[in-house]
Amino acid sequence: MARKTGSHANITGPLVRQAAVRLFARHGYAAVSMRRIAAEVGVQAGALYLYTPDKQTLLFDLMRAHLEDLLASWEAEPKPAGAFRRLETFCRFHIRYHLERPDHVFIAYMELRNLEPENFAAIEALRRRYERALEEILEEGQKAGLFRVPDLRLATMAIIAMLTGVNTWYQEGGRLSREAVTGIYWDMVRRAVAS
Amino acid sequence: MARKTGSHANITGPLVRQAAVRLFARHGYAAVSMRRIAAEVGVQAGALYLYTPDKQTLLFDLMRAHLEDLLASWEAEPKPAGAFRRLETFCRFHIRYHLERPDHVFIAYMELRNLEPENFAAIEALRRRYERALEEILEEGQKAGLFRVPDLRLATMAIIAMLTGVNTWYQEGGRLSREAVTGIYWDMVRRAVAS
DNA sequence: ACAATATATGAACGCCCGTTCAATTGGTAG
DNA sequence: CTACCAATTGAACGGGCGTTCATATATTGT
Repeated sequence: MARKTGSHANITGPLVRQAAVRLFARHGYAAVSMRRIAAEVGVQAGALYLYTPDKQTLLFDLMRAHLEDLLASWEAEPKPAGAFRRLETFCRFHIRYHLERPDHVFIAYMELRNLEPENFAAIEALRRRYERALEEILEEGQKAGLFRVPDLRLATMAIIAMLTGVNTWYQEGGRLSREAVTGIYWDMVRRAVAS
Repeated sequence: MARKTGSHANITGPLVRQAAVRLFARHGYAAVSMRRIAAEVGVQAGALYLYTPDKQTLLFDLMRAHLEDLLASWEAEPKPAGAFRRLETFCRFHIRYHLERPDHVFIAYMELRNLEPENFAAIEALRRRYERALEEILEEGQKAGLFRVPDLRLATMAIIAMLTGVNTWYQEGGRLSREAVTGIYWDMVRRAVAS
């Protein structure tokens, strides 16, 4: 059969991306075959090439879409005045956004080494833009005398690593709610940078 | 030829592990073939099976050896009195130890999903023992009234994620020396937990 | 010198890989 | 009703995979 539904819109493309995200996150890019992605979607392997030119581009497009969505979501976030409130907004946004997309986050961090050089460079550029957003908040707080940060770049990397780390252990229905975890992490970040 | 040197000791085993560590870290377990490891060592693929029963066990043994060495090294570290000095010792040890073995660290974090369930459980148990070492320091400082940590487990995970994060960006000969980086990170950790 | 043993080869096994493409299917437009 | 076109199949391509094993060679112990 050429179509799975009688409806007008073809939905195979999105299904392919969904399946690829789930499988890449679970087993790794190199360990997942095009045939397995196709099986998950319910088509033959050849059909995937209607939606991506090759496997590498499929991975790259997933990572780029994730990071572009991350940047757009951050830019859409309301920005309160004052470095403390801005930093709090960033911390809460970062944890919330990342906990909502654990598979995408996992791929974006783990599959960098499977990107061809030019794709890698493009992804790294997007990541740097996001890091820069945090760095600017720290810089603002530093200049206002609210923060005492010995090195802007290091503090940026330290905070992002700490916040992203939640993804490695957080489990839905665990001891603490997302809200509780977020509050505790924000408290640690605040004390680490406050002057 | 059956041996590469006329010497008494056979060194192929260690060479296999070295090559596997480098290649697994660079390209990922699933993307590296036994033939490629063998080529790196300078033998045929079949010879690898004199040193490991299979590829999965090779990965597991590398990860277990890394974590056992990490634990042994930490236990061998001199332990000063007082929670602050102990925490400082841990932070400095962690960054130093991890920066010295970037490939092993990378594998131990990235290849967990390629372990069979029982191997995964064994590695996780070792990692928990290491995390527990930090947690005990935080608990001691908490009880002594030196630290104010809202949640011991979260603070443990946050600090380890932050410290390990150095491995993702640190480059030898970069803007800051290891010593400078370590000092700055210790300062952030200290302020995050001090009461 | 010789047997025993450790080390390594190289071919072979069955299997899965990413990708291509002629042929087919089924919905849509005129 | 028919012509068209997007979507999909299924087979095929060359190649690499992990692992095994009979065979060969180099070193060791006597």
